[in-house]
Amino acid sequence: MYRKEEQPLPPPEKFELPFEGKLSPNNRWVIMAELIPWDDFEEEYAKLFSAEKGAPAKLFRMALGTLIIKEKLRTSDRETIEQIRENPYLQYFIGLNCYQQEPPLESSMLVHFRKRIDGELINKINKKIVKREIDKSDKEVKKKDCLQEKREKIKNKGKLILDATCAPADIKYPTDLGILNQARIETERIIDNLYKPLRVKLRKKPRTSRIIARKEYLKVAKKRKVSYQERRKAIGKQLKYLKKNLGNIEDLIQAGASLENLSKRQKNCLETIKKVYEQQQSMWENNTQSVPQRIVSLTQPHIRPIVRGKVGKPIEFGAKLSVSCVDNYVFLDKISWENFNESCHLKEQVEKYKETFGYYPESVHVDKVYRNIDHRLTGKEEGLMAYYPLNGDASDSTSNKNHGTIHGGTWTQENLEFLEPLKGTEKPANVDREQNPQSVLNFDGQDDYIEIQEPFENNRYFTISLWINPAILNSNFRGFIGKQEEAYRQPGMWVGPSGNELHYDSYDTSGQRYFSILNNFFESKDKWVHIAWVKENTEYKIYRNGELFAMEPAPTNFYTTNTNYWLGRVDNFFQGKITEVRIWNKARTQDEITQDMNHRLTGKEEGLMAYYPLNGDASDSTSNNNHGTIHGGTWTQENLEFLEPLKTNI
DNA sequence: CTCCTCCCTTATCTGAGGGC
DNA sequence: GCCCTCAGATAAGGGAGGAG
Repeated sequence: MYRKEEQPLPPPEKFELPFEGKLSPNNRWVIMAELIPWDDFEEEYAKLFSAEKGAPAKLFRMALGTLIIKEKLRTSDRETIEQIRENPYLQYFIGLNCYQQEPPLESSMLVHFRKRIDGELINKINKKIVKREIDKSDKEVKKKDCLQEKREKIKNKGKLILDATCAPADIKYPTDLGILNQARIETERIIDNLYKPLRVKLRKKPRTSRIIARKEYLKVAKKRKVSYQERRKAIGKQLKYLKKNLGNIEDLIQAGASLENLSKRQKNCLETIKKVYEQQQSMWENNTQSVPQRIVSLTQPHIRPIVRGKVGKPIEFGAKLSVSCVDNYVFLDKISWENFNESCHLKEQVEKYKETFGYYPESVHVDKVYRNIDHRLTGKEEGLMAYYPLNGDASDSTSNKNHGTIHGGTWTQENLEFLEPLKGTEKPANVDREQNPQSVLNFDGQDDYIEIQEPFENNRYFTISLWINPAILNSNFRGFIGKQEEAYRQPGMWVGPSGNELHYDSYDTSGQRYFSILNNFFESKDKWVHIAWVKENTEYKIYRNGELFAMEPAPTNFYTTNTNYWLGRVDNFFQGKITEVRIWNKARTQDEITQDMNHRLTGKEEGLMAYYPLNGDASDSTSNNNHGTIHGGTWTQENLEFLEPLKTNI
């Protein structure tokens, strides 16, 4: 139950103190209490509680106030309560109307407050506070001169600073070997617990070899310098013990052991350990260092390694957050345990700025990463990276001078439309996409296709990527790349017959089939989507618009012939548009894919075996000259928003 | 039946001690 | 001098049970 205070809170001067005296209205807590819109969010908070039953909940002002005090004083939960007990100003801040000796709440309540008042609500409150202050200052301006008139003139105002950082979690630096060892120890404890009630029935306890396993772990963990092979061997051994233990746990459950004998923590831990085993096993088998959603802490499995370009500390563990700063007000835009790509948020943040303030910022200040395509190619500048005057007037050099002197670094001026394809420090070629449509080939779904020579260089690795725009979904399988004529299919992809699916298929050299149907891959018909299919050892990765969509098992060697290969057709025909078909002889990383998906290539990139821009013809732009033969199909002129035209000066 | 308080458990860090 | 283990300290979370 949530019971609202009947009486409105008296002003600070009326706060009852044990001795003579008043609270000062100039005290920082009194001032801060005035800034916070307590009442505006009380209703939202009250909704969390049942209407009638139960003891009345602590008031919203007390909950939020206590959390603010804790963060402001940087104290522990318990110390915060002590502080509140001793300080009448703090008691006023959390909404009491007279001083009391007893603590008004118990420290473990902060645990509940944190759950009730989440980041989203804090963000809302923050925005409200800023809006209030801005409205206040706007009113003052209005008194001086007519604001209405001024507002209309203002198109760009203020400075928007965007950056991302990491809030490190309190965990010890994780190593693969350490995690596996910890997981092994935990499984041993679980086995002990599960075995206990079955002692009479089973007689024999499953063997865990824990002493030997520990010795083997210590042998490597204690060493100062460990060679790659040694570590790999040690990890392999721990994996074996862990596998055995997990098997034993399954057997115990089969024999009648109940998971009820485990604590909630242990149950969760067991699930985590199973995942850890899978991840580590696949990394060990494939000799790779990375795996999606990699677990680095058994007790806090949501923590991910956050890779940041910091010297000396390239990887941090904790939540990643992106922050924007406007006129000294700071907003938390996104916080996530997963490693997101902040560069995607630039345009979004600029639009949000306009929503909040009614105009675009005069300047946007961001890191190098936000220029998500070409920073690798130039990368000469240090410090501040980009300047976008968003009024479309790129030739205005006065503001350039102003800001340039303040911040140093190199300023470039860009049009908002070119946020993505920004080119180093040089001015972007003045290309207006509206006026420069590009040719795109349309396939009719009946008999149109392109034939090329089989493009794979080896039968172990590939990256196939292309942009497609299906004209029809959920009717039949419609293959758009691949080949089916010999004994088995060569690697191929289809639009599926239902559920907006993407279907891929491949075989290994002995005829074992490796395929999958990925549901809800396509958002809708007539919409461009970028697909990248990567084969890395025994793993397929499918990326949609640069984001990892699925990981599936792949054959060691895939079946391919030395004959030919098709675009727009497999065993049936594709209806829609295709452009930018690329086939590489290696497994490209996600970074490489996202960096190159939005612009044309030169054809000289390393590992590029065949490249069909399909911009007017089916020629192969690589030196392999594997030119395609077009069977049917019509060319249309399109404004491809996702694809920056090739610039001749590169 | 719900919410709070009290007490306990769990997770992590720190520094002493000691082996290599 | 490095890096382990161990014990102790600190902090937050969990859960039983009582109050409303």
